Amino acid sequence: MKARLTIGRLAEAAGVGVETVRFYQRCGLLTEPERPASGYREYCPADVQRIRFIKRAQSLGFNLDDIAGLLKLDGPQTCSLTHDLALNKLNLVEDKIAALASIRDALRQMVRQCELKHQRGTCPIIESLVRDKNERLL
Amino acid sequence: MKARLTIGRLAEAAGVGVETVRFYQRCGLLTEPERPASGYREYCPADVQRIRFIKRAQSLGFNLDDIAGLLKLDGPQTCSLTHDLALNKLNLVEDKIAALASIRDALRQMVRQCELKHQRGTCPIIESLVRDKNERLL
DNA sequence: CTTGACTCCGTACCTATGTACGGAGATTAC
DNA sequence: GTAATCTCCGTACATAGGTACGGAGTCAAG
Repeated sequence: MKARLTIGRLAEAAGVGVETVRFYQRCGLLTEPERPASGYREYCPADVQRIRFIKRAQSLGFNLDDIAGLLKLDGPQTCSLTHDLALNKLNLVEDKIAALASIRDALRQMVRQCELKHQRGTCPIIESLVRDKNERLL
Repeated sequence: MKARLTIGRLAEAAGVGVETVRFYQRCGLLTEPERPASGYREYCPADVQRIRFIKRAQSLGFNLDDIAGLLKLDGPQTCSLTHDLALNKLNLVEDKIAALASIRDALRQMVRQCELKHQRGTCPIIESLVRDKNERLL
C-alpha cells in the first residue's frame, strides 16, 4: 500500500500544523517530497514517523539542530561516524540529566522545607531564593 | 549605610548587564527607583538581592512571569501557593529526567552494540534507526 | 460543472529574554 | 577644565520555533 499524503493529511496524522511541515522542510528536517503535475507535495507514511520523532525529541529538550543531527544518523555513513555522533549525543544527554538532577534536588529541598515549617510566618522557598543558599546547589 | 547604586554598579553587583536591568524594570520585575536631579536611577542594595533572586529562580526553570508571581507572593499567607508552584515545577523536571534517562539508555545500548561488532559489515546503529525502533525507545 | 476545501508561495509576524545602537546630557578622574 | 566614562531614552535586532496572511491555482464531492 502506497498511501501518499497531502501536506494537510500528513500534518493531521503527525499532530502538527501545515505551516510547521513547510517550516521543517525549509529547515531541512524533511526532504523535499515528490511533486506531481499539480505541484502539491506528496508525502509517504514514513514522514509521519519522522515528524513524530522530531516532536518527541523536541519535548525532551533537543533543539532542531540536535534533531537534524539525530536524523542524519539514519543515513549512508560509516559505522564509526555514526558511533561518534551517538556517543556525543549520549554525553550531551548525560550532562543534561546531571543539570536537571541538581535542579530537581534544589526544588525538592525547597518543597520539603516548605512542608515542614510553613507555619512560621515567612515562606522558606522565598527565603531560600532571597538568601544565597542555592548558589552551590546550582 | 545607604549605599545607593547607579544602574551600572547594580548590574555589576548582580552579575547582569545594564540593559538587563532596564529590561527587568520595563517588565515590572524591578520597581522604578528614585531619580535625583540628574535623572540617573538610584538603586539600593536590596535590588541586588532581587536580581539575584530572579536569576536563581530562572535557573530553576521559572520564567519571568512565574517569577513576577513569586515576587508578588513574598508574604506570610501565601506559602502554600509558592509551595504548589515549586512542586509543580519539580514534577515537570522529574518527568523530563525520566524521559532523558530512557533516551540515554537507548543511546548507550546503541553505542555499545556498535563497539562490540562494528567489524561485521553493517552498522547496528544505522540498522536500528532505519527500522522503527525509535518509536519505542524514545 | 460548480462550490468549497485544499495547496501553493513568499513574507511578515509572534513570544521570551534579552542585546545593541546612537546621540545627548551628567558625572568623575586627572 | 577637559576628557573619559556613565547614563538617559526609544527603538531595532537577535534567536528559536513556529504561525498567520493573501491571492491564485487545484482537487474532490455533489
